[in-house]
Amino acid sequence: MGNVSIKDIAKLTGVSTATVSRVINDSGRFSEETRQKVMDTINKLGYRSNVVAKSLRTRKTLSIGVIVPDITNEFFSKIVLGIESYCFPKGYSVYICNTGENEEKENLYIADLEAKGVDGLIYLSEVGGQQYQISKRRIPTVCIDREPLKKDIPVITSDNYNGGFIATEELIRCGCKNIVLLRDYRVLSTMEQRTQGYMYALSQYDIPVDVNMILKMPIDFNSAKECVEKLIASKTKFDGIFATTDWLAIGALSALKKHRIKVPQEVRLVGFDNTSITEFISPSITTIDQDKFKMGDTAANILLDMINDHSKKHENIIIPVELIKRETT
Amino acid sequence: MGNVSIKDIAKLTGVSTATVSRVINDSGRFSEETRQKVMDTINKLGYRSNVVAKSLRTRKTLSIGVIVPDITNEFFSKIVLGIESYCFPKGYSVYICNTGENEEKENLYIADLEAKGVDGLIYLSEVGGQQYQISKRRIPTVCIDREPLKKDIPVITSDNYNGGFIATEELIRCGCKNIVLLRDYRVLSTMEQRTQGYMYALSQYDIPVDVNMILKMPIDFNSAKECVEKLIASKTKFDGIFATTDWLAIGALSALKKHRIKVPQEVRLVGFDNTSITEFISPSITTIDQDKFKMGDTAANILLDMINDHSKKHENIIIPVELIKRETT
DNA sequence: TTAATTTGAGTAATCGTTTTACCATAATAA
DNA sequence: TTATTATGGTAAAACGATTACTCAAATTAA
Repeated sequence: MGNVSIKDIAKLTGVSTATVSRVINDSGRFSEETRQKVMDTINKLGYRSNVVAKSLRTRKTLSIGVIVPDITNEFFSKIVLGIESYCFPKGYSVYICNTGENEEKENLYIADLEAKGVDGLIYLSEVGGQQYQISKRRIPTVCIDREPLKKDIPVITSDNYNGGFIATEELIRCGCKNIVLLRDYRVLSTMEQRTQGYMYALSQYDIPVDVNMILKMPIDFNSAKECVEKLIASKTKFDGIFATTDWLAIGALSALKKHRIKVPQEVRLVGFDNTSITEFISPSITTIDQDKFKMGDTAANILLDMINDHSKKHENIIIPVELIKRETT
Repeated sequence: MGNVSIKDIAKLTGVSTATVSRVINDSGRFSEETRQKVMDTINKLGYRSNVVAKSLRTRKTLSIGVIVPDITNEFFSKIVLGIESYCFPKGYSVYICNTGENEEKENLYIADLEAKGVDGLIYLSEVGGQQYQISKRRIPTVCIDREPLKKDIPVITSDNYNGGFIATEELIRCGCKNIVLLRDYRVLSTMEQRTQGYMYALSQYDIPVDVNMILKMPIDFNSAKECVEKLIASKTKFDGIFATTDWLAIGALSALKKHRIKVPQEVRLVGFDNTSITEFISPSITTIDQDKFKMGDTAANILLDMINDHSKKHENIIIPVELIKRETT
């Protein structure tokens, strides 16, 4: 039976519930003597605080919600692990919500989490609904990796700009002169920044930017493969590929292999994310590592700060990236 | 302001809170007329039920906890996705807890979840602590993929036995006569069953079981690689490998490649799990697909059943597996 | 010694629901 | 007509904590 309440403790100890509560929370005043007595009965009865009742009174649930497109995606799951690892020791539990990029579902999730009284929210999704929902009740919120429309929400991102730069620079240093950029066709802040970094690197090394070398596509294996095959078929000259996502890189690699183009001898390749598969595929792929765990960890850190001090203003944070050199360069 | 309560609705409508509650929950008696009036004010005031208060009264939180070793592992994340997808439409939210296989941490999680009043628990972990903790308060519990000591807890597993069988059979059909088994050195029910399936297949095709062909090791890439390299060095004759885990298969493949042993011409290889990497690695790996999503989905289904009818007894469930034929056979 | 302050603890309201017990009134049955 | 039974609704007691007020006793200050 887990049904012993503060009342039972009070009665058995011979004090009021108020006193028991004070002892438990170490707030207010009580003597060391009563403290002992109360603690004794608590242990004797195996009392455990009822968090639900406490939440009702204090309006804090010690839980947060994480809105994520798909936990199955390694990038997201690592971020979630970072979040969860930070929250647990502080007593916060995390609800996981997979939206599948579905805006309607996302709104339902938000409503649900609000009703359940979460103390905070972390978004790993760009889906539009958030703006409306966020503003409804002012639950502390942090975004990861994506630009929210509401500018007063802190955002944690990787240093995508620098990532784009060092990826491109790596190719240039390996001697590449004609570098193709593979990117998402959509206008996403992360993509834009990686692209900007690419262009800046080219300019730094006096390589002219050729817009025909910037290939936009849906962000999956097959699209990348097809695009690169078309590129090969078109006889366009290129000796380097910067894929703004590892999956684009893997698709590209597949196309190159199929056409017996040697990597890295004829064409060099750099990806982005350091997805674990890039290490085991052959040839292993040079890529830009994003510190996903730290992104989650940092977001959680900031969120809990906001929860415990609503007035606090937080700035956006940019997490450094790192080049992981492997066989494709 | 999200602070409009049932009382406000009652006052404005000119009825009692009891009536409002009945209308909301569609329980007890009330006239269609009052129903309308109540609903109108609910909409007007944008009332949203306070789940915490409700939970306090009803002793149901509409949330469950999932204890998982590491959400970063694709196998687990897919199961979790299955669980979550099933729960959400039914109004249940899921807490995610990464134990990192740490028993102490696991116990802390359980205590935390109990205190927060979760209605149910799903275990994807075999760590020992669970037995003690589970028995403390009788929270409905389901295990996935692992054998709990308490026999009254329903377990969802893949058909590991059959998986081991068809994997081995595939190798035999491809002409293999000397089939190595790579497995975890620990005694885990899943491993045992896959091994049993392997042995049964051999016996069915009149191939003697050679215990020297059963290699036990820690279950990671490098261990597998080393073991297979040793095997090669020992000049042992073998023409097939059944790796009871995809990561073991990938490690084995790496060793084979290193020693320029042609796959599948000289040695054929089958893995287990259908981890996504097996599809993109070269040569792509034949493997046994476990329907992870369904495992999670099924577990959640059973758990919610148990929650809504504590008396209900549930049997263990075995999810079918499937051979995914690829380039290594 | 007396006044002021500190200390320890109790009382009771409150958080937002659900639910039980009860009470009118209206409809039906006898 | 009177007794019985539905019907629609109310009031109040939970659920298990927290906390603003009290207040007496003990301590300290004057």
